[in-house]
Formats: sequence, structure tokens, C-alpha cells
Amino acid sequence: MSDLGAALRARGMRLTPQRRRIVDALTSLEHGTPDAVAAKVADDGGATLPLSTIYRGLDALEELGIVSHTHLDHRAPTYHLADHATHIHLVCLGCGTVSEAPIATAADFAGNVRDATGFDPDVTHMAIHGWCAGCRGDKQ
Amino acid sequence: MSDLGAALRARGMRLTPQRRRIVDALTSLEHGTPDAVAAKVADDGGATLPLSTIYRGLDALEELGIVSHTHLDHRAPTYHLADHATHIHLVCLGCGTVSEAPIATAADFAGNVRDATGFDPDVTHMAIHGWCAGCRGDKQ
DNA sequence: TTGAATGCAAAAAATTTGCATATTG
DNA sequence: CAATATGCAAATTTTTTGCATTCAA
Repeated sequence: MSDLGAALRARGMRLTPQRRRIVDALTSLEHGTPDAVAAKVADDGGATLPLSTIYRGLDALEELGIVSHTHLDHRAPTYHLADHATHIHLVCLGCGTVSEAPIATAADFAGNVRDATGFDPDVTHMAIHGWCAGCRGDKQ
Repeated sequence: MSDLGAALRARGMRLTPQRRRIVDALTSLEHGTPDAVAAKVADDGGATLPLSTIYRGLDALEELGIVSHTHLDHRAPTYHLADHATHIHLVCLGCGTVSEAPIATAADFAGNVRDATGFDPDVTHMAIHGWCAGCRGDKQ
């Protein structure tokens, strides 16, 4: 996929084997923290990449819009390919459980935001915090 | 507000002066990282609270649903009172700028999620990542 | 050739934990 | 009184940085 190379070059950046490996790892992982990406990259063979390269690579790819991230919990930025269509993550503030909802539920929301502000939201993989059915009851 | 005390007690927790100060700080700050809360608490007079107490206090209050948090960027959990009505945060992945949108834009979205999953999303203060008008152009 | 990216090691942040002591209920 | 919270210090965990070297374009 020289699409990747072209996108990078268009911004004065370069396509390195490390970045290619990061994208590959993300492709098979679908979701992952920088740490998980490093593990996957190592798994796929070849030399281990230092975390710093992972971080810098993910940043660069995110700047390009090829990669994006959400926070499922306090301590874990979760990265994914931007064009990988999936679900919305529902994170319960009570029990911490992460469930999912179809992106369709956010379709008109994205439109509303775009219309109202000109901001183009990435609702794919969006993380929403709230209360699951069980914990909602406990609150009372 | 002994509501706070009652809520805590109902869960076997206690209302301490430290927790009260944290809530007060959050009330006047509206938004803040644990660090900012600590600073505000100190500002309001009295002894400085160790960060660990802030963290534990915010956690306890969040468990109760009195406080909630979002991630505006990689490194900063931003806490706020759950019942403080405000806006949605739009965080640009390109330039990092944080803009806002009225909560109204998410009203039906919240309903959709609730209907589809039984999960009660806290859309107040929700952080959405995406691309601002300026950066969206750059991407091309 | 030349600036961008990597590797490594060291530094900074940010968050959590252990435990004795103080406090709330 | 008993159990929960605090304070402090130390330990973790996560992320960032400096710099010499390598490599893509």
C-alpha cells in the first residue's frame, strides 16, 4: 500500500519499515495500547521496536489521520486504524465494564456536530462514559 | 449539602473535610485535572492535600456518580461535577485545539444508545475527537 | 546529500500503593 | 470501637526527550 507512503511524503514525512510494522500490527490487532502494539510488532518477527518509536510512529500516523485513538479508561489510550469501521465503546463508570453499540446510533449526532460547528467528528471507536443497566440501579 | 454525606454513607463511605474541599474546588473550577484540583484546593486555604488524597477522593466521588471525567487529550483526565450542565468538547486530532458544541447536538444520540443498549451515557462534557474545519482541509 | 526517523538511555510525568495514624459514624 | 480515609514516602507505570547514528527520498 503506497497510499501510506504517499500520505507521509505529502507531509514531508517518510515511510519507514518501523511505521509499516506499526500499521500492520494495528491492522491485525484492530485496537491496542502503545504497549500492545509493541508486543504485536515483536510477535510478528524482526527486531523489537523501542516504545519511543511506537509512540512517535503512532503520533505521526495520527497526525495524518491514518490512525486515531480513544481512552477506554483512565490509563489507556487505545489506538486503531481510522478507516477500520467498528463500534462505539460504552465504558461504565461504576463497574468499568466496556460494552459496545453500533455506530449507527451516532450517525445523526455526527451530522449535527458537523452542521453546527464545521468540526468533523470521528465517531468510529468513540468512547462514551456512563452507567450500565446494572450500575444505574445501584446509584439510586 | 448533606446530600453528599448521605450518598457517601449509603455506600459505606464517609464524608471527610478533604472530600468536601475537593467538591468545592470542582464547583468553582467547573473542569480540572487532578493537579488543577489540588491547586484550587490549596488556593482555597487550609492545608495542601497530597495528590494521593485527591486521586482517591475523585475516584470515590466518581463511583458515586457525583463526579465524572473525560479525556481532552492524551495526558489529562479532566474531572467535573456530574450535575454541572455544559457542553461537548471537540478535540482536533490535527492541531489539538479544543472547541465546544451544545449538548443539544447529542440529545438524540444519548436516546439512541439508551434504547439500543440500556446503557445510560453521560453526554455532558463528553469529549469527541475529530478534525476541525482547518485541519480537515490539510488532510487532503 | 540532507533532513527525517530510529535506538538507546535517561528524565519527566502521572498514578498507585503500603502502612501507621487519625477520624468518621 | 471499628472500619474508613488520610498523609507521607516510595514504587510503578506511562510517556517524553536528547543525541549520535542510520536511512529514505
